[in-house]
Amino acid sequence: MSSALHRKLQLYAPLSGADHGQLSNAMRQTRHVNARTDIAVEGDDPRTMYIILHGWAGRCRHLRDGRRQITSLLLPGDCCDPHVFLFHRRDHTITALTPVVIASIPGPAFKDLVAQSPVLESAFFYETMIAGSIQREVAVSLGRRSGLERLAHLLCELHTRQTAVALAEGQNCLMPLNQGDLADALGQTPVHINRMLQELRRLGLISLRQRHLTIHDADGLAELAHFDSTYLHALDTAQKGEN
Amino acid sequence: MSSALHRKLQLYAPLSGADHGQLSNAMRQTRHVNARTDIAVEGDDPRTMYIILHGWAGRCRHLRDGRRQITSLLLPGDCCDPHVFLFHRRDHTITALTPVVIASIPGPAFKDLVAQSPVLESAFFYETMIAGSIQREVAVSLGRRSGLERLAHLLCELHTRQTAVALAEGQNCLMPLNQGDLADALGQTPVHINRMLQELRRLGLISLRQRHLTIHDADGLAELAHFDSTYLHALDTAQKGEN
DNA sequence: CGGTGTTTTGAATTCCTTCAAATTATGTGG
DNA sequence: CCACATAATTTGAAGGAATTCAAAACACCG
Repeated sequence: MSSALHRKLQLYAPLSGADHGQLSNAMRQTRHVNARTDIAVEGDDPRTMYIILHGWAGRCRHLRDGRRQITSLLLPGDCCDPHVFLFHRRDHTITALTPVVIASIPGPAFKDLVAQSPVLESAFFYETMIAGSIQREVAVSLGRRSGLERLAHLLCELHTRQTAVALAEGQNCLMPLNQGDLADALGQTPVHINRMLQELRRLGLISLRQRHLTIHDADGLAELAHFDSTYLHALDTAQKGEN
Repeated sequence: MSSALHRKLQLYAPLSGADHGQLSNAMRQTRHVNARTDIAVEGDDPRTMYIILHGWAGRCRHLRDGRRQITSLLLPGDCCDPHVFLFHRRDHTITALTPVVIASIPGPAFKDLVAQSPVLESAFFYETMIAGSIQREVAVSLGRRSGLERLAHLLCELHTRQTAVALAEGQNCLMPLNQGDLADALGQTPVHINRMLQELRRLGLISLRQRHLTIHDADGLAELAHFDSTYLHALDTAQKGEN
C-alpha cells in the first residue's frame, strides 16, 4: 500500500520493504475531516502526529482581531510536525482547507517506528528539514516578492511538490484553494489575489479552472516568480544534479 | 566555560556536567568574522555547522535583481542548522550582520556529540524545533502585520530571546542592526523602517540609541505587536506554566 | 578633521486594500 | 432536473500604506 508519504520518503532515502511495511502499519489509523474544520488546535497537547493522505490542509496562526496567516500548506504526503512531541503546547492550528483524510500516529508509536529503522529516521528528519526550507522561502515571498510574483512562485512550488509525489500529470495538477485561502497564505486580500490570477492568465502563463491548474509556460512562470527550486532539494525531481 | 548556547540548551533539557564538557570541547574551534561578511554561502557543501558565540548574523536569501530577505536573525547561542548535513547543497547564505565570533563543528563531530548523549541530542532537536516555530512567526509578521506591528513584534522577540540567554538586563538589550538590515528582515524599505521606529519612540514604547534598545512599555509594545510568546516555548523564560 | 556610512526628511508615485455591489459558480431539496 | 440558497469570484472606485527618489543632517572611524 503506497501513499504519497511513502513515495516522498523514498526520494529522501532508500527505504526497505520492511520500512514501507512498518510505515504502512503505523499509518493504519485514519480519519476523515470536513473542509474548513480544524484538525489540531493551538494550545492542544501535541501528542499525536498527523499525515495528510488526501486533500489539502494548512498550518494557521490567528491574530486576535481575526487576521489569519497560513504559514504552510500541507499536501498529501506531508507530515504535521513529525517531532512536535517535544513541545508541551501546540503553537498553531492545523485546518483542513478541503475535505481531508489524515493518518494519526501517536507520539510513542512514531518513536518506535524511527527507533527501529535508521533509514526511516533520517528520511523523516529530511522531511522536517525540507519543511523548514520551504518555510524560509515563504518568508522570501512574503517579504520581497510582489503580489504577482508571490502567486506565481506558489504555483511553481505547488506543482513541483505534487510532481514529487506523483500527483501531477505533466503541467497539470490540483489547486483546490479558493481565493480567500490563497490570500491568507500569501499575505494579501482575496480581491488582489483575484486580480493577480487574472494577470497570470492574461499573460498566458497558466489556466486555473475548477480547482485544476495548468501551467502553460513553466519557464516564463518561474522567471516571473524568481523561482529557483534549490530550496526544495529532493522534492525537485527534475533537478539537475544532487539534491 | 559557559556560552549562550550552553545556557539555552539548559533551558530545553537538564544537561549533565559531562554534556556541558563535551559541548565545550566540540565548540573549541572558533573564528572571527567581520561585519557584512558571509559565513557560509548558498551553493556550498554544508559539511559544517556553526554556532554564534558573539555578534549577530542573518540567514539571507537573494533574488537575482538584488532584493534580499533576511529569513532569520541569528543571535549568540543560535545554531546555523544543527542538521544541514542531510542536504548536499546550502540553499541560503549566512552573513555576519555585526562582527561575529562563531564556533565551527564539523558534521561528523556533531554526530558523535549527540550520539554520546541522548539529552544533548534532544536539546539540539528542541533548538531546531524552536527555530522552525520562530520561522513560522516570521511568516505571520510578513504576511499579516503592518509595518509598525512588525517592528514592534521583532523587538519583543529579540528582547525575549536575549533574556533567555542572559544577554538582556531588565528591559535593556542590544539591537545592533542598522535600518537597512531591519528592512531586509521585515520585508520593507529602510525609509519606512525609519518612520516606524520614530513612531514607536513617539508612542513612548521604546528607546533605541547607539545600538541599545530599551523597552519602556513592554505590555504596550506587545499589545501593539500582537506578540504572544507561546511560539518561543522554552525561550520565554517569563512563561506562565509549562513550555 | 575629512570621508564614509547611516539616519532623517520631503514629495510624488505605486501597489495593495477597502468597501460595496454585481456576477458567476456550487450544492441541496423538492 | 430545476429552483433556490449559499458561497465564491469578479468588477469598480476611492483610500491608505509603503515605496521611490533625492537630498540633507548626522554619526562614526581612522
